[in-house]
Amino acid sequence: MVSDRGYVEELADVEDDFDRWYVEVVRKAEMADDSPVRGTRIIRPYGFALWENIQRQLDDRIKATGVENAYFPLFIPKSMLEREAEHVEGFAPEVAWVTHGGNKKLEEPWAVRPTSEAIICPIYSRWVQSYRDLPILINQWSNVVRWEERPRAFLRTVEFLWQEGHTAHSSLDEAEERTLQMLEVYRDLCETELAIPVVPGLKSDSEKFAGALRTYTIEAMMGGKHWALQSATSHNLGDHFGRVFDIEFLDKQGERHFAFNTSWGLSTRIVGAVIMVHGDERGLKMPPRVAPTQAVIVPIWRKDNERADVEAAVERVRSSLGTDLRVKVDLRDDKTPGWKFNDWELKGVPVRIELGPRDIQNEQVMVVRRDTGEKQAVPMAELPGVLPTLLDEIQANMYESARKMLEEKSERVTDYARLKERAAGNEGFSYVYWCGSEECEDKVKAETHATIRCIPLEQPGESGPCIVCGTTSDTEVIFARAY
RNA sequence: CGGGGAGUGGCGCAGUCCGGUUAGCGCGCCGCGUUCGGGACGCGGAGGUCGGAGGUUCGAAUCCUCUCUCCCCGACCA
Repeated sequence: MVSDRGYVEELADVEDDFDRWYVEVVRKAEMADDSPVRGTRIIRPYGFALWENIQRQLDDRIKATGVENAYFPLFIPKSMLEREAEHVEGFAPEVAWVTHGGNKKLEEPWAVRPTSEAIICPIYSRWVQSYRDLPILINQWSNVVRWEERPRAFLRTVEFLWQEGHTAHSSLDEAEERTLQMLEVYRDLCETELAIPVVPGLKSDSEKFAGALRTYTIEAMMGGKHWALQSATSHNLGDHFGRVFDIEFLDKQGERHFAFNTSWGLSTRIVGAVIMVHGDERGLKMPPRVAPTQAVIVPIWRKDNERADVEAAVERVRSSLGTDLRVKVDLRDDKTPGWKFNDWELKGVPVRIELGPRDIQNEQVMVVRRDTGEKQAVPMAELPGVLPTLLDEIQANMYESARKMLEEKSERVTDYARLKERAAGNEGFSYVYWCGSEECEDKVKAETHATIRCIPLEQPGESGPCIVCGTTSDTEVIFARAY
């Protein structure tokens, strides 16, 4: 029912109980549903439509850098997965195994891919003999399985969807360049399309990808508890995988070298980020550029004779908007307008267009923004011009709000007690100097549950005492709790 | 994997301690009518065997044993 607030009451309070709010909004907005299989979730059409829009934007950007799509198998023979020692060790606890085919026990078990380096690299080995065969630039859209405890829709599920790019290069410098290039692609995607500001940075050794030389990440700040979410990663694998999977080539001088690899991925987890960064007490708030529905038209009428006029006007308005915008008309006659308003707000549709008898009289529509709640009358004839601009404004405003949150909930901390206080109080990102030792990193983690999210690429260019041991360091890191 | 909580129509819950009529309630759903500018209302109706298995008993949602699942808090993670 509706309370004094004037909107859905059945949603947990976004400030008081953010985790519960998340679970509820995911379900009520029909983003995802529970599944009968432990740890997995069903992505419903509305949630999948968002993913598809993100996918399209990212796919275009990836291809624009010269990468092609391909597809490698879901299964990896045990011996292959085990070739790279650090890699296996890192993933061992979360690998699902196929031990039987039909009624027959397999001679060698197959791993269900937790990521595909171990199946892709051996193939690259076959394709590469000469420096002329490099670079190899391939991406695949796939599902992977990681046997996680504690599933949360989109954020952490046993099976999830993602893209994983895998490249091979003739030099470490070129691999590093590609690693950073893809990190930039992710940053641009998040900030431009999803209105999510991120902090690009390097992972500490303890947080990096199993088997990587270096892992870069973009970290975003979620709403509610201001925890961090690792939103995409890009790894420079050095020649570790080239060596163990024997990706060898002859250079111009006829000398033998191992190839240098990169891999980089962004998953359906990002959908969780969109939900948590932008959502509010009324529900979701979709960034216009990727919103499954950018505007919804709600007809309003009382009597049947009004209905015919209104629905005709609605159709005129809808067709005047063309096909470039994703516009939906809500013709349901078993729901009242008020019910629909709440429903579309819960689903986060950026713009609502109300059209009733009074509007027809005035040759106008009422236009309501989801981000600010602002309502204005717009002459019907002007709507096709106004709407795209309005969507751009909403996109910009949503980015700006998220940026403000990131700024306001980030603090440079020099006092260890303050760091603890901030972690305990869900106060966001703490920027601190760190000496680089794992002991100091672990101590903070053990005492505050905050981890090093990244070493931001943008450094202050000064030095200061390590937050734990006091050793002078010029490395600043972000400590925060993370999903 | 450790600690805590919970499984009862689609959803949210009551009933369980102290076994005993046809297992209730709100929302939702179906039909009809009145409604419709911020989650409308009336009347009529459908739908559960109480997570699962076993046991105790004349009788089990309720007691006992085993088991599965989900949620929250910790250890590990895109």
